[in-house]
Amino acid sequence: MTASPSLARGEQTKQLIVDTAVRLFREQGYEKTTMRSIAQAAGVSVGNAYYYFPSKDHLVQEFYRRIQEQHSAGCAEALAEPSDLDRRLLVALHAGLDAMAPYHEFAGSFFATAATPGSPTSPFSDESVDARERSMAIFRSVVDGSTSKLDDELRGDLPELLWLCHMGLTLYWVHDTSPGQAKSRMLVNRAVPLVDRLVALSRLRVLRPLVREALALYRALR
Amino acid sequence: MTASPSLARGEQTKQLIVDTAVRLFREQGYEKTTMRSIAQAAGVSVGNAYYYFPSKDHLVQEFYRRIQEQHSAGCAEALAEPSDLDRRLLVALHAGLDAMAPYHEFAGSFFATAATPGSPTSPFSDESVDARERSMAIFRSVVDGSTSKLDDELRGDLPELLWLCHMGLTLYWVHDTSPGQAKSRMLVNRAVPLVDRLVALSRLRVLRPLVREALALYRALR
DNA sequence: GTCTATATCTAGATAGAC
DNA sequence: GTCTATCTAGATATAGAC
Repeated sequence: MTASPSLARGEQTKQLIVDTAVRLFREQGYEKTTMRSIAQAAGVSVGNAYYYFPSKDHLVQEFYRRIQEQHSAGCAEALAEPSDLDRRLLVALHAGLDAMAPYHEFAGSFFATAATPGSPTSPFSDESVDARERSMAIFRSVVDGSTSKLDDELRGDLPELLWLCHMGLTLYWVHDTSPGQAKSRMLVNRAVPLVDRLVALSRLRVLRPLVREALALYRALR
Repeated sequence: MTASPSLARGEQTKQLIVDTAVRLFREQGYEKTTMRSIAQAAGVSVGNAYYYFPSKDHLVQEFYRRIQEQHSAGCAEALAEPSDLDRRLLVALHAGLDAMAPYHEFAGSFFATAATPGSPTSPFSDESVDARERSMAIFRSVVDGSTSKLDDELRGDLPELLWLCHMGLTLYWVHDTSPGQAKSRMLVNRAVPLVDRLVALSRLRVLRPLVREALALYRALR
């Protein structure tokens, strides 16, 4: 039990490998970044890289974690003060796009493995439970700090539903080839008011049973 | 220009490779079925297989095409006669699940490449334009043969929107680990009435502007 | 426990000979 | 059109140094 101020040697190496991998992913994309090149650029052996990371996929997870951190940091300030639901959602979703933007060119190849059900990089996998929790926390904050009137039944599930919207947006963004992903931005700008109005309308008598059934179904399926 | 009754020799080889590949995909899944094993089982060389199919992905596309045919055939009869929209949609979506059911075990790995934006197996790629058209035709038939009252503006886009629902269902199904994919069936059974009611309600005065804006947004984004 | 080096395997993909 | 040989890259195994 040494109270050393710096990280343990193993942890340092691990960090070095991750940093190198993330840098190369960013510079060259997923496929072009081989385990050999990561090891070489980090000045370690291939075996050592595999000693710390069971597969290339596991390195990608670290990549996601950092984007996730960017996302949280990018909207923390704007979400600190209470505001309208639509304002907050707009901020959270745009911050998400901002965090991913530098990687759009390569996002496709990352996404492929992430979308695979069994993959450790899937946002629904056990391995990504931490990243998922942190990501959902953003949308919990979106709802909790909202000054808008909300249906009590909806309120409990809303953070998770908005997180799913964020996942859906990501899915669209990955396939969005418009310059600067302008279409994704437009989707956010125009869909958020729609969601806001829908949430407001959900309290109407005609829509109430429909909303209740939809929520019940959602709970049964997740 | 020979008017030979049988296929040209090249076409025969191509068929042989496809048939073998599809059979092995079905028996062993995507990853376990290597180009080598396909070639060996078909009695040709690896190089020959690559002569006809530029990549393994292109062989997968043929696999999809056959599932798609199953889907169309599986609901053609039930859709021949006019009926209610919800009845038709239910039939079409369950037929889709039926067609995919035998492959659920392996669906994940297929799905990974299909979800990749650049991939030729993506349902949105140029290469799959044929399969996509055939698949959408099912939902066009769902709408066209419907006896339910439909908003005129919605009617034009509805087939495409329902096809997107089918894609969404597929996405859920791939990740559905419940026994016999019971949850996906439940999703269909309970979501279809919801969709039906939503379509009916879309003609209400309070919802009209919302529906119009949603449709306009959809058209701007596709 | 941390790390290297090397050899080897597997599988997608390609080149060039025939 | 077809084959064999070869390349690349992810992944594993092993043996050993510290």
